[in-house]
Amino acid sequence: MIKISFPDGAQREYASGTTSSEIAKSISEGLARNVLSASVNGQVWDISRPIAEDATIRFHTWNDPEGKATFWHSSAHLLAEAVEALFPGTKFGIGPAIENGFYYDIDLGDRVLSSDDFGKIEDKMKELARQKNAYIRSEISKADAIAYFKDKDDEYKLELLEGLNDGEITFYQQGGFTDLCRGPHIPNTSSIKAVKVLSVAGAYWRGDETRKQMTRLYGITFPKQKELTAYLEMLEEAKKRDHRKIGAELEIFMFSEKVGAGLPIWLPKGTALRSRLEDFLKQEQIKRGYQPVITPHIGKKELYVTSGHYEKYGEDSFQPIHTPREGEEFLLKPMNCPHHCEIYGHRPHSYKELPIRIAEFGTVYRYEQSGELHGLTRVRGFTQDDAHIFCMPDQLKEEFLDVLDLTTYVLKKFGFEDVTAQISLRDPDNKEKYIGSEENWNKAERAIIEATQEVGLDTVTELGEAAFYGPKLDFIVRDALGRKWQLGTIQVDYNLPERFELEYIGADNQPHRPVMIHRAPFGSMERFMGVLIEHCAGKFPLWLTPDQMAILPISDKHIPFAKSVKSQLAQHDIRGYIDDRTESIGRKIRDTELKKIPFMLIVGDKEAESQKISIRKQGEGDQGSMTIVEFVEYFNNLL
RNA sequence: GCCGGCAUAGCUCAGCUGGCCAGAGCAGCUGAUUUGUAAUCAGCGGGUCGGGGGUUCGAAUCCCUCUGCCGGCUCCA
Repeated sequence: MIKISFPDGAQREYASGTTSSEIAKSISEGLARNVLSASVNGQVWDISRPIAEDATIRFHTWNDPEGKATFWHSSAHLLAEAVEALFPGTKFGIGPAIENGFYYDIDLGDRVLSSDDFGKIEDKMKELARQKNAYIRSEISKADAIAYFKDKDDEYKLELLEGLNDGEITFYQQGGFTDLCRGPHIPNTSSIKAVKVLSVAGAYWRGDETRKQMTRLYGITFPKQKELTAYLEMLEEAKKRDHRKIGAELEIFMFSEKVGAGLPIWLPKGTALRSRLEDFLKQEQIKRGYQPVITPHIGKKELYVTSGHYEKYGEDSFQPIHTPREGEEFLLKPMNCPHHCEIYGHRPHSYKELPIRIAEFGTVYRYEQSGELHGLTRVRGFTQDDAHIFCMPDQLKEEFLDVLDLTTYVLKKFGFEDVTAQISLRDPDNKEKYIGSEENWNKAERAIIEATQEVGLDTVTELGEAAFYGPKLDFIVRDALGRKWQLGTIQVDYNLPERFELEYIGADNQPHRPVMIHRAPFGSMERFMGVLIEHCAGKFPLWLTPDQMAILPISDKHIPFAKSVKSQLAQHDIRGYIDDRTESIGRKIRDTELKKIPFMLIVGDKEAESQKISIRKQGEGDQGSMTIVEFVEYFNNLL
């Protein structure tokens, strides 16, 4: 007999060799029907795999990430089976589950797949799924595995096999398709009811741009058709909210082929939005002791040689600008920190002055590969809500905690309630990529970990994601559609102060080296605006939106009353405009609705006579009439 | 940068396999209408079919190239 422990602490005894499926069944038929995989002693297993020893067990269904991953990974195999059936001779790379669905990298030889082929592949997948083929696990010797794929002439699988040890190789087979795979898989194909091939794109074999580009097919599957429909609706909604579309419609920003790719141009409405964003943060920062500065958009090459950025990014940057006579070399400012280090270093500092917090909405320019550019979220010129805090080592934690507090405060202000953070540390196997001493790195990494634990921030840790000069904490928000976006960042840096030989005079009258914190709660104004547009679908918070209301006169003769309403509201800091076109009221309402202006104030004979205004709320319709005083109060309560 | 796709009026799009002066709706302009909660009516103007080169008797349509955009990959101080 073996002893099985459950997550709730319960224990039960089963015969040795019992499977997770049988254990689930012993608990309830319903569970047995829904379980897709199970963690056995922390490893995700097929539920048909016999358990030979005492174990802890956790069942995975569609409702948890491991269950979905198992389902989608099995779907990737189904996709591969369909592709092999339709296009014999296809070679296969890897086919993992991803956050939403799965993909499979395939090599079709000279054949080019297009979206026209998706329907055919989907039909084949559904046909194969209905056959209720079991996913059969088998352990295989390395020699046999190699022989199998040599016979198939699949160099990709052979290369994968090179990295595996004899004795740990498993195959999975369903229907006519056999794959090298660690597993686990769902019991059989029949639970895959809804299938969609989403897109096709090129992807380098093993992510290496020097290697062959394969065809990557993305797909998603669900146990129920209804869930697929809902997912596709969500994708539609995301398309509607695309900040590139809304940004153009609401005249927030534009791009110009002549100005250049990746160089956003802020239009008046967008500038109004951005200025409010900046003012909000500026005020909050002044409360917290930040000192605003302004630095130039270019700097001498030596500045970036000193900072180490030139060595690290020089080749991959916009190349230096040369002065015509003197032959000096300037770089477009790719970050603000070297300038701020110079500000710190321009005169001696006493420990009594620290921390010194230097803030700047600094516009920076970075070369991004042309294929990387994407709306406002990936650009070549952008403005960071940057600041650098210079402090003593024993002030680091307190400063870090204040920045954490500021960042979460800022994100919440914009309705991002679901905030997590990623701690990016060094790659332990590749430490030569980074500059600075082991001791300083350890200190910096520890500071981040401790501070996030202290405030109870939900974090994930990624090795190898640190900046070259220090570890990072990146904030990740989930928007209204549940999509993740990386926004603000905090970085601890012992290295730049050293490179710029920054000092302060301590209580002991000796020079000491300050620690530096880089931080940007929004990240960049461009990216933040892009994410905010998608989050709120262009319906900005009332305090932020460029026009809070539009006054719609019923006819031209009501314009004088409209003007008086406008000026009265302006006295209460309610901003907007009068739609004085000679158009029907229906037309004015429609146009205002489409511009997503929060309030429409309709004024005609009735209103002029009673000195009231009729209120219509965007997306909600007529709200009845009220006096201006009543409206101001109502409005202010919504701010 | 790489793979694949796309580029026709300010916007959304039609124009099949090369062949009558390149079209529509919306927007714009002009005029009429003075309007009560999501489009008043009529008329008019507007495109070197992304740029350049080529094939052809003839190119928006085929080929090459550049630019930009889209989906990915790689990259992201």
